[in-house]
Amino acid sequence: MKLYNTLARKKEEFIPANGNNVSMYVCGITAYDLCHIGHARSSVVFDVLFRYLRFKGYDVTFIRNFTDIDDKIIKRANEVGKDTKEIAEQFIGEFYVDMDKLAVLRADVEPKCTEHIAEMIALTTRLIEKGNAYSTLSGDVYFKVRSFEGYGKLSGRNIDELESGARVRPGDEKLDPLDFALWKNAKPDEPSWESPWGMGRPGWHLECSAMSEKYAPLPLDIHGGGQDLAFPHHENEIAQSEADTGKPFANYWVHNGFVQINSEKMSKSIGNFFTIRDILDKFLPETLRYFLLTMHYRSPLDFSFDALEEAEKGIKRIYSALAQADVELTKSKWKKSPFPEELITELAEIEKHWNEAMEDDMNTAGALGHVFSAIRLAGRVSEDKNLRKSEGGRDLFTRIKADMAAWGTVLGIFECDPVEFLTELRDNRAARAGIDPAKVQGLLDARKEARANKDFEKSDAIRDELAAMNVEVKDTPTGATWDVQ
RNA sequence: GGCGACAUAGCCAAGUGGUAAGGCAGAGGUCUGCAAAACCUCCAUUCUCCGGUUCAAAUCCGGAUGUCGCCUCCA
Repeated sequence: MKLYNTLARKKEEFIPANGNNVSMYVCGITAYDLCHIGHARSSVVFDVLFRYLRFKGYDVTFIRNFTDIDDKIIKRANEVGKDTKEIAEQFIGEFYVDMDKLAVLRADVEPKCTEHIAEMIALTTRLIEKGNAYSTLSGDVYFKVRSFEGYGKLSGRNIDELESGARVRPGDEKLDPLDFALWKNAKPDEPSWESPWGMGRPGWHLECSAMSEKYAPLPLDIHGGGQDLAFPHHENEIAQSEADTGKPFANYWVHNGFVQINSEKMSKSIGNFFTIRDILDKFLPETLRYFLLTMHYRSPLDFSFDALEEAEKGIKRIYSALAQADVELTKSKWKKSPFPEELITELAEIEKHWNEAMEDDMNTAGALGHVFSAIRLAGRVSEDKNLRKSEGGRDLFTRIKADMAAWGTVLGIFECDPVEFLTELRDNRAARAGIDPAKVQGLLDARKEARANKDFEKSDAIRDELAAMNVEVKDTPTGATWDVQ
């Protein structure tokens, strides 16, 4: 497949360094608060990449870390009077609650920063020995940015330009304003660990280098994260790891685009952010996941509840088609009537296009477009009285269902029973619209009786009453069903 | 100020050299007691604008305009 490599600034053919084995490291969350939609996007994007690589037959080692010690966690812990470990554990738990709902798979290795202090100290020691880092009198250790030749290659930054913009804080003991902390000496009331430089704690960038080296042979095949991590976080990781090992750190750098609100970056400092919980109070998790996949992973994605409702219509239509295919397939007798070859060809084309879209830098938006082509094809066959009863029709429905199952496994959607999903979706929408399902059912029963008596005037009056409640009635051969308008 | 991304129909959105996927909304039709769903048909001679390269450009190059991001914690 092709992947856009931030390092090369273009799409490149993805070739793993070790044959069938693929290593993938993605920067996970800092556990100090509930996850927002941006976390959802990043998690879902790399989950699909993980799933797709496995689908293609690679033996993937997926590493996603948790940052469980950091300024923000300390701040939060102080605010609520807990220790940092409690805070981190609490929000790692909340992360799993959200991610399980969104069908984000667990990574193979989910290392925590505080469980790798020894590795980080060892790495820092090596960097000092190699002349890439230095300790200060107060017990900080800094990475000497100018000692690493490739600094800036990932984010396209020039070291001298960075220098001119770098801020110098009072009291800094850095030899150069660009230098960044590997180890911070302990301040009072902060968690700290023993080190050759005294009590202290690791700098943020260090954990990813130390844990990557521990859990995968370098170079990593894929290193991912949100776009904003490219600089300085990933740039610093490269400096640390490459200075240490002399090997390239990662071959393919994959960065997902941001979630925006009204075309503006969603961020805590602006205050325009939604947590995953905010969304799941109103919408099904699969609606959110589907929505996130309707845009290419590198594009900015503008979030709104209106856009989510539109996505909901899309996923509803797909599940409706799956339900219809199930209905068709309940038949026990199939006719040996002729079946047009071009419909088979059309499905084969759709399968090919789906594949091409995913191969081309994981284009889930394009792939979903082809999903609709497949369900429209199924719809056309089920509409034709002869075709839907033929063995050819049966085979086509069966094949489309198999395709949808395979695609669904990769995308992490369409995996529910269609009828159950549609019922769940309807109840979800009803709850959002403030509709009482019991009341609807009562009116539906009354309408059924009126219809049995051929009292269509009353029947239609009830339909109007339901319509006024934003409920639409559908008459089917097996009775009336309802949905939210 | 430095670096970078993006600009496609009413809206959302694929598409990196070969003549504009898909979804939503809208119009007409089939079906239906009436509806709904589903299906069929229609809905961008054109991709922000101006130049250039090419037999051929939404796609490549230059410029303009606009929007956004990174350069500080951030997915």
